[in-house]
Amino acid sequence: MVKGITKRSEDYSKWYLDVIATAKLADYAPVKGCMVIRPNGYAIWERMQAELDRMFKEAGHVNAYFPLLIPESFMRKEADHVEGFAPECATVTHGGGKKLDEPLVIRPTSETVIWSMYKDWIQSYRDLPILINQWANVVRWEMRTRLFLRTMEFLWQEGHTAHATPEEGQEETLKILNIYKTFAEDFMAMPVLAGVKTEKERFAGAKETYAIEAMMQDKRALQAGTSHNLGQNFAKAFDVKFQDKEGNLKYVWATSWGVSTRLIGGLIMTHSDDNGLVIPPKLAPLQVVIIPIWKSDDEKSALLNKIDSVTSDWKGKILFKVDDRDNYRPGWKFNEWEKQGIPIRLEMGPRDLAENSMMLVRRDTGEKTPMSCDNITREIPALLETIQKDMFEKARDYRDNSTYEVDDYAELKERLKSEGGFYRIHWNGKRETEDRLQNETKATIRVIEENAPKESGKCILSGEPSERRVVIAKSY
RNA sequence: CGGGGCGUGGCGCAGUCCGGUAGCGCAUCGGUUUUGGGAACCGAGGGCCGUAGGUUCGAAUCCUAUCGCCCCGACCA
Repeated sequence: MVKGITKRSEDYSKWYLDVIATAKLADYAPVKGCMVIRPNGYAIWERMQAELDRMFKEAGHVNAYFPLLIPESFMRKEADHVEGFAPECATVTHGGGKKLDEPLVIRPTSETVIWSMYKDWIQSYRDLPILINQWANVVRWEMRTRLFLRTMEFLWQEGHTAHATPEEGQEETLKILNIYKTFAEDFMAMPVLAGVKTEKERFAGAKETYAIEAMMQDKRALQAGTSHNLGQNFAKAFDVKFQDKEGNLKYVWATSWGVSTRLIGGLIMTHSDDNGLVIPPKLAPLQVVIIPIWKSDDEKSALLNKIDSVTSDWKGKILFKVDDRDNYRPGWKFNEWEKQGIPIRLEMGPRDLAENSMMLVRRDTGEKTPMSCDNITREIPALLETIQKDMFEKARDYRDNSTYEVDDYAELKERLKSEGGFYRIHWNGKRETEDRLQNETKATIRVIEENAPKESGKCILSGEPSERRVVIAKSY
């Protein structure tokens, strides 16, 4: 029925790209690894930004903007940071036709510029905490790219906070992790596992990295957001000290955290189907599309009049659009909006008009039900809630049904290969074991869940004792 | 960086083996009839065949070089 979209079962990767193309979310740019975010894709990002920005502000954060170009020497100030990012930095060596005295790095992340400024802004405990977020683009010279999931340039938000105590830093790190989890689950309808990363997976320069991990429909994991407790690493690298109440000079405690346009990739791979994009109502740039179906001009004006009166008080409550274009036929329009993932479609033709009803079609289930025009204004908001909830539950059930506990290494290897999914296993906590796991299975430790119950067991590789299970999976 | 594939109207492709001056589908433009799941018919516009050399009377096609892109792996949000 749907032309131009490869089935998920045939080629998942192709399907993903087809969904993006048919929904007009993004296009390849002239430069390899870069993408153009088209209006349909950007509209989703704007919805995400709006909600996240609100949540950050409610938690006391403010927005600022720091520059794109960073002196190369700044990147070298924190040892782990430079080691982690140097290989993927793009560097500006010339300006105005002249070679620069010092090359400028195009930010891959902004810790270093921001901390160079925090040094000037922080003197006293009274200056703390600093809770700043910025919406920005960053560039990382990736070897291999995929639309939304990994592009050379991407859009994100990066929060950078400074605190007087390690406790406050830790509290902030977890507060943000929780905001990310709430956003992913309540708005994206994308269930996530939240917890701490292993040392191997930790952000370059962080003391501890926390993350949310989601399962895509091919049962691979997607790291959807990270929140880092930076300890005093950056404060020491940039010499940022403050005087406490007792007059002692101390280094400040820091966090940084971010989510990116990768979330759009996660949204697509969590909910979309073989007919194209499916967007959860809370992030849909358009929640309801109304398609009048007419033959004569008289019918058209009668329908539009009725639709006007039905939707008269929708503005500000429901994001809707009446598709009354006369150069496209109804069937074409149905298909067009379906591919774009609009949650609800209302069809109204002369027959419906005579019965004072509309045909309502859910994008997520494809279910069609006639609905009286008298009830529709009341029913739609409730239905949008229902769709949002159903989408989350469907995704959660899918993940839970593909999450297993395994204690036998041979079985684990076999199942990772044949069926994929998330596996909760015992691990001895050692880096070398983790490396071996990755080499032999291609899977990585995604997260050590904060609320994982204590359970004594044996490491699945080494047989050494373990106190709790960790989640492993193949990832994007 | 390894493996695979591909560069031909806006998009998707055929033509390449076996050289003879470019074609199909979709899209676009005009017209008529249509309109409850991607409309039909008639007509029209649009391409130095990725680039640069070479062979030849003649190259999309053969040879050489080169550039680029996509997909799969290793690294990463």
